Amino acid sequence: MKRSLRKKPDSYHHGNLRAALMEAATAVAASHGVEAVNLRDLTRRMGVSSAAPFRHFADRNALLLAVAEEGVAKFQLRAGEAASRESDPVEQARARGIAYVRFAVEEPGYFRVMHHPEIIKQSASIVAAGLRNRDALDRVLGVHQPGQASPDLARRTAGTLAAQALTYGLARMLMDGLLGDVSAEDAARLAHELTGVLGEGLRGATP
Amino acid sequence: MKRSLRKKPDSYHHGNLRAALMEAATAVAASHGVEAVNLRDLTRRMGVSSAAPFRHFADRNALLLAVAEEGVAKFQLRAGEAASRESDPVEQARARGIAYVRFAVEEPGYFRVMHHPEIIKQSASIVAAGLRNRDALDRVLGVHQPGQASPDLARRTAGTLAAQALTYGLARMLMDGLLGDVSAEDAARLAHELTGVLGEGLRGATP
DNA sequence: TGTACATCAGTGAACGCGCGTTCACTGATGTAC
DNA sequence: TGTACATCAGTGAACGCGCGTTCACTGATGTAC
Repeated sequence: MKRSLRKKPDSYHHGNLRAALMEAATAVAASHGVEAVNLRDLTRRMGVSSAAPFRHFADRNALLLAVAEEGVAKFQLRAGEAASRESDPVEQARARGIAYVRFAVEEPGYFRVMHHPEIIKQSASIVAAGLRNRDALDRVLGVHQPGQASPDLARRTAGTLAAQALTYGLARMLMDGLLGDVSAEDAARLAHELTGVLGEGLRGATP
Repeated sequence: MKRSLRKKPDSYHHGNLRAALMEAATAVAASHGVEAVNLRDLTRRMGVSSAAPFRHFADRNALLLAVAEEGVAKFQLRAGEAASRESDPVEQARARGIAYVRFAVEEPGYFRVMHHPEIIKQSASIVAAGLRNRDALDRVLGVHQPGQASPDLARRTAGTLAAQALTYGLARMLMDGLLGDVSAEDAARLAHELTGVLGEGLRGATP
């Protein structure tokens, strides 16, 4: 499936440099953060000259943007699949939340890049994806105010916000290692369990 | 109260450089992240030569470490005060959570620096403070396993974890601007409300 | 099937930049008498 | 109260480093005939 990132030493062309750069950038972001992604380091890893990336990306920023958009697409796919396995709308929303936590654990590189403020700022499509996700939650648990950039807090229910904060917080805690090493399966179980705790409260809190 | 960061142009000594550097570093971390804190930039802002910081800190890292430890101390103080205004242990824990969210909004610079993995790694006292906070929560809502570095997840209750994730998530969402501009008061109200949603569920979930 | 040529994806040397840090120095301040 | 001196907290010039990026180049590949 995944071929070597490093180019064959006897060949002139790498053959796969664009994808290899994105993959390596994702790996660095996963282990050392987005700021630590640097082109010279990546090219060194793959045995290619430091000018090579510029055949594929206008600059460092364009590389990160491509990673972010790929990550968003991957997540949307997985979240959609997870939701489609449920019929009850609340369970669908929950499944999306669990998929989110799972994605953070399985793909911390994508997660970090696609949540980076500087990168988000540059991509209307990423911002839009975030709003769509929020709206999906609001539609189920609270008042629906489609696609407002600066959400009117007063119009969102405590339940919606609590669900979002819980999921986001769990994802970040896992990613930042605050809970030690946790497998993707355990993370998903955890997300299921914690959203369950919330569920008890939601029944009382939602209108 | 807070005197100018910039040195008086006619004087040789700044008089307050150590504190001014820490304050400026905190401000940069708040607006552009920890990685964006750079000594030359700080010295430029305060009209001082780029070698000056080394009279007060061994290196850049030591400056950030000092900021982190000051931040932790400030937070502990505020959390303690907030808790001491409540008598019920659960409400004390809740007050600490609200203080945490409030601190993230009021002092995002401190918050960012003291949560930075590279910095935490270097300070036993920061790690210890984190464990104490976690234990304080566990003691109230779940099983108490004092001071384990890698917490045995199975021994923590879903309620404890949900509370921690919710608080952490809300703090980060506010800090990252995911909820727009929110005042410290609104943030505290929000934290109160959301932990309330959780409270309903906790009653069912705690043993 | 073989050759000519355009295009593509690399090379390697060089650039300017901003950074953290060091160094020998000097002006300002505090203390002893 | 005034002077001598140690110490403190700055200066400014310089360093090496690693980075992103550019440039003229060249080897490899694909296509037309």
